[in-house]
Amino acid sequence: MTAARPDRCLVGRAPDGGWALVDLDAAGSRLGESACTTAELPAVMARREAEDGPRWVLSDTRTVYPRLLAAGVRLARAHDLRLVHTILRGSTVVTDPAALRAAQLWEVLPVAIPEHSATPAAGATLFELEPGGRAGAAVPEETGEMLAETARQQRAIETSAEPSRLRMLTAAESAGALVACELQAAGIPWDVAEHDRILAADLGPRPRPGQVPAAMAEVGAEVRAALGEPLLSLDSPPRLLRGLRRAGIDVASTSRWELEGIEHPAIAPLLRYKKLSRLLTANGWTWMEEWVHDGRYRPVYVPAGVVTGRWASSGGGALQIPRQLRPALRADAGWRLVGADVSQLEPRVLAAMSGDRAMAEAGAGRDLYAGIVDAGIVATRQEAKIAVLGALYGGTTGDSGRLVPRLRSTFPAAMSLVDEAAATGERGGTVTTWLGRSSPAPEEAWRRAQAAANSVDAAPGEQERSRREARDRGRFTRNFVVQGTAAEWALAWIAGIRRRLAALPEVPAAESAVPSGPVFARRAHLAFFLHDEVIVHAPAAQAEQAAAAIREAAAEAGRLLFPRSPVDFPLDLQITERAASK
DNA sequence: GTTCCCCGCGCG
DNA sequence: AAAGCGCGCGGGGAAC
Repeated sequence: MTAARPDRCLVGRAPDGGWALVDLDAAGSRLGESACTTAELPAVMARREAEDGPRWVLSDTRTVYPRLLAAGVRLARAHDLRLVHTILRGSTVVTDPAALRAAQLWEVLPVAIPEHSATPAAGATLFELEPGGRAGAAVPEETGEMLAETARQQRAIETSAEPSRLRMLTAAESAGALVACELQAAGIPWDVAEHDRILAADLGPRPRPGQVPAAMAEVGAEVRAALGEPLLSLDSPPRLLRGLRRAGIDVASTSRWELEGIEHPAIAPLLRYKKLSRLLTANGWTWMEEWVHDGRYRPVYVPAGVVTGRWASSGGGALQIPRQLRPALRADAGWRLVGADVSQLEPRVLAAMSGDRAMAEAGAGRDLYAGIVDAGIVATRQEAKIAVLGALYGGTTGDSGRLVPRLRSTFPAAMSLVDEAAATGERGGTVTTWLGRSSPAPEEAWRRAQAAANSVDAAPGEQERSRREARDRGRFTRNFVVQGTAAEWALAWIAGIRRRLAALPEVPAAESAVPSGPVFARRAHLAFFLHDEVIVHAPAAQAEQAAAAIREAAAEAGRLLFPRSPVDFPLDLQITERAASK
């Protein structure tokens, strides 16, 4: 008699400290169970992955998967109980979230874990840590608890108002958790010599510790001379502000946008000084030594680190690598970078989710902003961009406030979707993305302040303040639905990319040691992901196939989220050896 | 001495 | 020319 093929396999801690693998069928019934030691786990999971490729149910992908990757084991599909719990417990399309919220052990916050690649030893010990022994939020790893949560989640999804959307969202979220671990394991190929050249070109040669780079010292002296303050500190905003005022420069802050319009000989060198200082402190030689090892920058990616579902990162500011430093991203010898970003992802997502035909038409097969100009709504591409961003973010002043109303008559469906989201937020309500991720409820203090300001004896100042807070929240919920749905599109995109790349054949191994690790050294793999942009590191012979995978996955993401929608998601894609600076 | 917040600026 | 959303990080300096 043959056992039914398992649909899912849950991996949890056994009472003896080893691991238990529990097979489940599609309905969630238990088919069987096996056990192994920690040392055996990678080989056991690799065999099961090859034999029947189950969806792996993990309490928290980041605690298990890095060690598997280090052992050369890649998983195709997962269900991350921690991430999915966070989505379902807050989702308005879940009919009864009470059971999930009552599961106290799973009420964890998606916080960044402090371990990162600057302390390589930390990653190697993750497996051995006891539940709760890790910094940050801990989730249950014991199979009984995991089985109970799996059943709660399955029930919440299947009884929800949108089971198919939630199935898609939870699968995409879990695929993202796998990608996040893989990105860290593979690392971003980083050319420290080029990085050093970029730094030296602007700052001058690397100074001795404690010394200021020559170029900064030079422009700093110009600023002090122009202000007549030979000892002024330029690194302290309060001191700098006082110095500027003593020189008759009347500004409220020392920020760049305020200084830029001012006619004074100190301003140009000061702006230059700020630029250089930023480069040095954020991504200078210290950063390079701390974060780049063996030709790889390995940040920690934090899926759903942002409430909208966007990723955050921890360590080295991976999502804020300045464009100026992009040329330091360089493929290994014989490899290529395949970089792609989606043109105007957020407005296209808005057009698709609102079903706005005119907006879809404006972007069909071309630059969306150019389409808005061609439609005669605004005069220039720049105005179109300001208008659209104002619509997404809730702009009310300046050019934004002037241009947004023009969109309202041309794109009524799109505009009423975001306007309605804003109105819901102002009332204290919750908004939900296309696939079912909901915004957090307002703080109790916010609610009380709104109620108090509406009472008859409220002070005028109090009313004004609460109105402003309501509008602030409205701008947040306005943007939440679009940013969050764009994040869902992007998750579907990278999940499709990783699936296609994993199907490519391996290339002959390079002779030299390969810093990407055993899973990624012989095949194209994702190396970078930033909201609407990916970089794939590919053997030269696979670069075209990787490009096709990226394009196909974008088309697939559009079909999956918005079947029958006319909205397209064009990519700007390039195959290079070195990333472009802009 | 350590912790926390603000400022300013990088990214989408 | 900035603005309206979401972030992370380094430095300064106040608070502890």
